[in-house]
Amino acid sequence: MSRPTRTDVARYARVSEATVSRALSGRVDLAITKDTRARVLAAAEALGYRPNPTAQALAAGRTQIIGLWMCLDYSRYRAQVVDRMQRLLRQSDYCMAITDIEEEIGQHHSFTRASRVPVDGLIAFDTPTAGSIFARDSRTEHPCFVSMGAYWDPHTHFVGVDLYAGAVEAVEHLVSTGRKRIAFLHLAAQDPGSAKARYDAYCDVLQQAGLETQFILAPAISVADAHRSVREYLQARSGVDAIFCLNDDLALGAHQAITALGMQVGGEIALVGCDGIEETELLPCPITTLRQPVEEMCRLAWQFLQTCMEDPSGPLQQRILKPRLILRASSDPASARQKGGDAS
Amino acid sequence: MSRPTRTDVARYARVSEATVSRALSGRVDLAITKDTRARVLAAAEALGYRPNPTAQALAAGRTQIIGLWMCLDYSRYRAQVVDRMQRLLRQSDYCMAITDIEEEIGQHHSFTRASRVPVDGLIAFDTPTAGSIFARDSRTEHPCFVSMGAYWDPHTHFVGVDLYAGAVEAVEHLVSTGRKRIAFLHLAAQDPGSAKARYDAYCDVLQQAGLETQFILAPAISVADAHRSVREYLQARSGVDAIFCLNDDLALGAHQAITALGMQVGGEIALVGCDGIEETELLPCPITTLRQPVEEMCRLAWQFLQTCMEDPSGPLQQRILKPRLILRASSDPASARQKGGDAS
DNA sequence: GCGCGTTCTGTACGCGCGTACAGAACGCGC
DNA sequence: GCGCGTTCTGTACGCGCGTACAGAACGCGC
Repeated sequence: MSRPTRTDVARYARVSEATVSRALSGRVDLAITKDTRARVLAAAEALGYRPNPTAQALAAGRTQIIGLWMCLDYSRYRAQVVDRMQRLLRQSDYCMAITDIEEEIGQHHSFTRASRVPVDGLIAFDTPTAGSIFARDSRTEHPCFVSMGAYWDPHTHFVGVDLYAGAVEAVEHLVSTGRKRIAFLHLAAQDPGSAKARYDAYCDVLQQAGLETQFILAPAISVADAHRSVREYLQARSGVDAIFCLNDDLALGAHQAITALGMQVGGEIALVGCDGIEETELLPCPITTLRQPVEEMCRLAWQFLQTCMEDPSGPLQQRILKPRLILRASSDPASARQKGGDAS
Repeated sequence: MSRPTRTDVARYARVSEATVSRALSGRVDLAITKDTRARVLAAAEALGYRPNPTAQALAAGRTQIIGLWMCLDYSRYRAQVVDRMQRLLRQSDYCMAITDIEEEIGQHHSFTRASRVPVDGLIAFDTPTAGSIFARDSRTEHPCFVSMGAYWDPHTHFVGVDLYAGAVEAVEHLVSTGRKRIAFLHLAAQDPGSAKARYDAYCDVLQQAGLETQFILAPAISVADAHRSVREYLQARSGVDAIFCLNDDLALGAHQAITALGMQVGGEIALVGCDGIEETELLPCPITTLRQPVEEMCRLAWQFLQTCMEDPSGPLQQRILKPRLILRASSDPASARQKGGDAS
């Protein structure tokens, strides 16, 4: 009454178990007569047989599963990465298992204990602690590991984005268009890792330009939180003529707040976001943003991981990509003059 | 140079392999002297040994992994479910592997082929096709399966939400507060499954009340899309005094559009969303919404799955929960009179 | 010291597969 | 019909673990 195994199929088809494996392997280089193969396939079909992936993995020494470790939260940017990564892996006949990992690592204080899913390799995306914990545990942790996104670690394979350079370009753009009182909209708590580079860039550029810094703090990453924080800030003091936002979700909230206060985005107040999610383009006044190189980041991470799986003792692979500043009407006078201007 | 196995630990600690397994099992009911256990633990530590989860799974006949199949998209509601489910599973010493599944099923036309991750059980959340495909393949598919969310199938264990009843209550609320020209904001394409119940409820209640239906179509689920669609719709025609939204993301966009047009949410135009995401509460004018019973849905789904794993031939378990209408200032005069009124 | 129950440890096997290797079957030319 | 190369199939084992069962070691009372 239990699930049929190779033994059952072999008996039913009157062949050996090895022949069953050969017939079902899908490999064309294995010699097998048409008739035998057909008999095995018919038997498997009749019995409802499916190979046991666990046994296959143990025998073959690999699972064809790649783990994707990330935080699953409310962000279109992350959804883009999941989708892109999944397509890449499928093309190579791998399957992807996502684990919402940060809290797990915190609970278990160890890398592989955080997830029992047997993987051939791991990609961690935007996880502050995974990289350093893997580096610490690497002697006893077997799977190949590539870190991707915002949190650089010197000891792991890594595909990152130069958030600092991107942010410098974005803030310099605001300065170059004549903005003098540029506020930085970021988070009251958490996420110091990815925020740090953008924070530093903001401070450095403003100091360079002889301008004063000012900060608007949102309690969490959400359109609504950003809306409220920006509205209250702008109501309390006047003179802000630009807002640089930690990410696009916050920028959307800022856009909403500015509009609600009867001001014009790109007019009284310029606005720049980060990450390049689609929504920034669809507003009546499209928002200038730093687009993340999602496509290339995923492609490189998978390439690094494949290289590592072929030769785990190979050299350290690291690559830093640059985000691309997409000028739009929310900050760029030239874009604003064109209808719905978008320089992408 | 390869990963150490139980054999290496046994040799190092000068005990048998069975003793190694016993010492590392963590089970207190197995007899083992303190000294032996300490020697094994020391050996494992020295060699950096970790049990191979694939081999453990094959020997024990279970993986302690539960698969969560869902669409990963831009929705706080889904993130809530992931988080809640993960906590529940961890409490029972299970590990969760998420697969972004819809497209996979479409590609492979079969249930287990869609994912190689060896699971003891599967929970599908808001996946239109997973349930019916599992029902079709159930003869040959072994893992226990529970479907959860919007897409009911008569043949699988299921925890659902009565979207129709909830939506009826929401629309009747609008009618009862005197709204006469109630529009339904939904999607131009896709997602007929979850939208259908709310669409039906809207039409039925309006017909019952002798009111005319009217529809605003957003191209996709996003705040920005909803903003644009609602703005254009309201600019083109006047007289709309309420909008019932397919979900809260669309409601946020509608809120934004109404405000941008200089009208007052809860005043000229009442607004009701669906799902109960946090953002709806944080706006200057909080939005009435149908809160999904996330907590109870996850708890029941896990309970059903555990029952099924204990006895796969047990009776069909199905349960329909009701969403809860949270009255707020966007539609409810009583809430509006209280400061930031929220009946939750 | 001996007997007996209890606690501990080792031997042996099974989980379901992939695959190396050996040998059987086949085809072909003479 | 025979020899030889090629194609096909079966035997046998290993992957790394959990655990049943047997037997060894131990402790205790007499």
